[in-house]
Amino acid sequence: MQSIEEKWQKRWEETRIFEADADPNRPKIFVTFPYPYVNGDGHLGHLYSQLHAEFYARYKRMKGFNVLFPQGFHATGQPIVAAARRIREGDPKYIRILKAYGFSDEEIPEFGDPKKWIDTFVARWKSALHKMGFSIDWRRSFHTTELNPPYDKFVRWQYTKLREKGLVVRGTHPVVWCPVEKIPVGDHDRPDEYAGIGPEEIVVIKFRLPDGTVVPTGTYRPETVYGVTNIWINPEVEYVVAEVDGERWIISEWGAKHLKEQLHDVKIIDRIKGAELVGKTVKNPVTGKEVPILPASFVDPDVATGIVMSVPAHAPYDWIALEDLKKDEETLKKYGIEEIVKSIEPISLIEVEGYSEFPARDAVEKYGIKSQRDEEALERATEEIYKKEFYTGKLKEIFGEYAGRTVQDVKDELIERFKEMNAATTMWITPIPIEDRAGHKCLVKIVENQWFLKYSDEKWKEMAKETLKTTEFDPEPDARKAVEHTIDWLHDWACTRDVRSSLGTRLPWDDSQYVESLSDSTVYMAYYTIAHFLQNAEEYGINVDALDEEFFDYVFYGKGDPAKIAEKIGTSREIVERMRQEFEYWYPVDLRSTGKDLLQNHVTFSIFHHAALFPGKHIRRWTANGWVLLNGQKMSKSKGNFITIIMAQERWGADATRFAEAYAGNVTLEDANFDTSVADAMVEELPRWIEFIRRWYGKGTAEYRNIDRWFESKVNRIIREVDEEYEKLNTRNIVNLAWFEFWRTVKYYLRRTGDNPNREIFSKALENWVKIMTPVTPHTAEEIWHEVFGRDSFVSLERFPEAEEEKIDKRVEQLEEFVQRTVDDIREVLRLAKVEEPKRIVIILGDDWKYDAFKRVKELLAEGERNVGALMEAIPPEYRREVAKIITSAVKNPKRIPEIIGTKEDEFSALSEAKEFIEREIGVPVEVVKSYDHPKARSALPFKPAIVVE
RNA sequence: GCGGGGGUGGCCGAGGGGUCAAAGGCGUCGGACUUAAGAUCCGAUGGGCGUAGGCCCUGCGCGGGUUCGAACCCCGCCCCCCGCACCA
Repeated sequence: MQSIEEKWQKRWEETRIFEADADPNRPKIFVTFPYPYVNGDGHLGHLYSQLHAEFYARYKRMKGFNVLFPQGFHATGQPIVAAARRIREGDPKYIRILKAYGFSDEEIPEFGDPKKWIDTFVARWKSALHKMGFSIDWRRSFHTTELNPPYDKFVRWQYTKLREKGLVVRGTHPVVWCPVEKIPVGDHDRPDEYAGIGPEEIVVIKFRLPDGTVVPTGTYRPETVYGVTNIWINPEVEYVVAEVDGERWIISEWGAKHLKEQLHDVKIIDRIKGAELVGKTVKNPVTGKEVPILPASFVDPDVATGIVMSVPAHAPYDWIALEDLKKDEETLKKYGIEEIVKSIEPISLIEVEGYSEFPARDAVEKYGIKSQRDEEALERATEEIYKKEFYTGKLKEIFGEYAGRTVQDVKDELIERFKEMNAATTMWITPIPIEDRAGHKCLVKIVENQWFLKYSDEKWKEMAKETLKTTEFDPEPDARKAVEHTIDWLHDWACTRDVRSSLGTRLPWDDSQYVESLSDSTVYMAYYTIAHFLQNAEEYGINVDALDEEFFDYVFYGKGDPAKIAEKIGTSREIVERMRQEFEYWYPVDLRSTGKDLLQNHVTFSIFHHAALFPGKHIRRWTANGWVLLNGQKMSKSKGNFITIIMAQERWGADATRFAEAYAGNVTLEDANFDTSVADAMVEELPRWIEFIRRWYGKGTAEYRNIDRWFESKVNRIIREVDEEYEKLNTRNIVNLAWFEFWRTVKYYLRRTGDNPNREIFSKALENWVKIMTPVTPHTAEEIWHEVFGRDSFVSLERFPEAEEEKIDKRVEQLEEFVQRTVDDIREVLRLAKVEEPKRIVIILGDDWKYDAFKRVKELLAEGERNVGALMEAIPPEYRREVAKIITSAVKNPKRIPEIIGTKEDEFSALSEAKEFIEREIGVPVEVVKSYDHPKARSALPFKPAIVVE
């Protein structure tokens, strides 16, 4: 099979049948899949979404459309740069990854260069997709970042335009920062255990010593300032005395450094040991209450200000620290604080269902916490209390005007108010101390040369929403709801990154910043329309350096003089005009297939950017899908159940893999399931399919029978339905119909005709069968098309069959169902009748009056009649008793009566024609009669003949 | 907590008021074919009853409700997955 696949891939490539150019005389379809990030191979999950685009492209091509399906690759961002650096540093983990890909020891050092990653994995992706039989126009392929100058120019143009429209604005932004290297520290620049930890904003409450010196305490829970009984300081730590924005503060040294990086004016003037402050009193700036400073070992000088406030009623840490201290006579004596400590009473602030007035105590007991060193349990307890109190707790009277509300509700208001009172400020920290990979301690810096996409802009939001009205989503409405919600909720997005830690396109007006990776991927589908010219610039004499705003303005907006532009960039006016035509013709995208995870970011961004840059040309249809499970399990490298596209191709070949992916699910946001047993089975089934068709193509009789009409009806029905499913991209339904249902129909037809199909009808059906399977299994289809049918054309370019509506005949199908049902009934009767050796079976049709009577009953039921008496009117009086039961049950469930009541004649001829078939099936001679002298004969009904075994 | 999706038979999955003991696939069992195995074809596959094609019970996460009738509609609850951002 693999060699057959290779053969067709080569033929498609040589004949360039998937290369598409603008052709104003033909309707077009433009299909895309998000460009994948090239730091590794694609897997079954990528392939699943990608195949939606591929199936659609192939289907539409067979529907007569001029179809463009291009594919680019994404290299913007940090992971590749970070991986390259790790290879340079000899990181064994990264070397292992590359070894697992099969790269040699000699080649691995080359991966120290990010470009090597890009080149290698772009090539691997392309090869994988090629081997999967994708109908991609590879001339238009490209990768991102300034390593690809023409694309780089395109992104710069895009940002120039956005800035002109006021949609890119300057702002500040907190980042995790290495103060030694003076560089932001992203996930990829840290040891793995620190990945995913970002800056968090905390509130600093400004307690004050009698002389006004600020003793700042950091907290996530500023609302609990009402319940502070004391503040904690670490007696062993040396703090600094600093002038902060004109006030005198005592703070940990690390805290002071943070503030300095966060746009505060900080001057260190002195140092002071924590112990010196123990026993002193500070004033709560919110309540005005005086509280003592007490010693606690759990206070970490590297977190926030290095001083915390104590709310024992609601914070497990504080509760246990106070307990510890009360028992610690030595310390109490040392600082002379026995009296103070023993008099401390927790203050209850928040009422929480299921907890006492001191939830912290409850949690400490529940988790069995013995001392402030039980850190793990304390963390869990804290989290539990925090969540409960935050979402469900009610503030008590002590909160005055805020009483009765929830923390969630009032938190922001409180913070604002505390700030206005100069009782608090805010500060950014990392929740735990972080180091970069060089071992430098990181802090949070607020960077000022940061640029934002102004997604908060109301007008922009409106424009984005407006385009939704003419955008389709699959699945509807789930995907649409997700996007709508995101548009409402999205605020400004930091869209640039420091060039020292990333890869991308530089902002046209700020060389130090790259456009961030999600932000350079919003309208690039437009680039595909001209990519074959720009990516092969020499061929067209295009000088890439000269591609400027004017050029792109012409291509995308039709502004300017093509002749002048042509001269400037070194090519002909014709080429420049052709680029404009390509864009005009292809844009917008008709279908974009994506993963559900991108709905809340990439998809929404793209909608925003299209609204701003290409008004009226937004993407017409988005289709989103869930993850792909592997045999019901999440795929993961560590579990060892991870299948890349390349691995799948090697194991099953393209068509079997494509089939199993199609079978994995329909269009929904639920997870799909790739079943390896389906792929395994298809490896056997596809060659068998070829042989089956070879055996039957052109065989059969010229006779035209009722059963041939049935077959035509079924086949055309399948074609009609599969056509709809292709349009909807319900791939599982496609395969269910075009494969399983078709097989069943074909097999039954052969059995029914005693292996004597109608030649013309059957052969035509086989051709159509191959066609409707072509998008899913194109290689096998081409093979049959050429080698079995002897055609010269590509089936990939053949017209998708049109269902012949006039041949779809429900009545004919129902009569065949009648035959099947009769066979089933005979089987059942034979099983139960216990006749030793049945000699013959007599099938007796119902009396004539029953057909008319049932028809009348059916009509009345359809009109809504539910009165048994009224229905009985339709039955001749002498028979009423006989059918009373069935009428009663029909009233309860009208569908008990067959959908169509045919004529006795139809039923008679259907059974008569099927006589031989029935005999073959049950192995007993059969007689079909219109009436018979036997007690059973009376039980015959329309659609249900009486059966007598003799 | 918020937003989105979901919980159906041994497994994967359709179905979104009556034709539903629930399509289709996989698996399992029985039969045909075969020297045999495999493949293929046919049949069965919740439980019980039935010398007549049928009947009864249980059943679509849990508990209520609406309805002549609920897997499907409504209310409450439990559980699972994804996102909650500057990361691709």
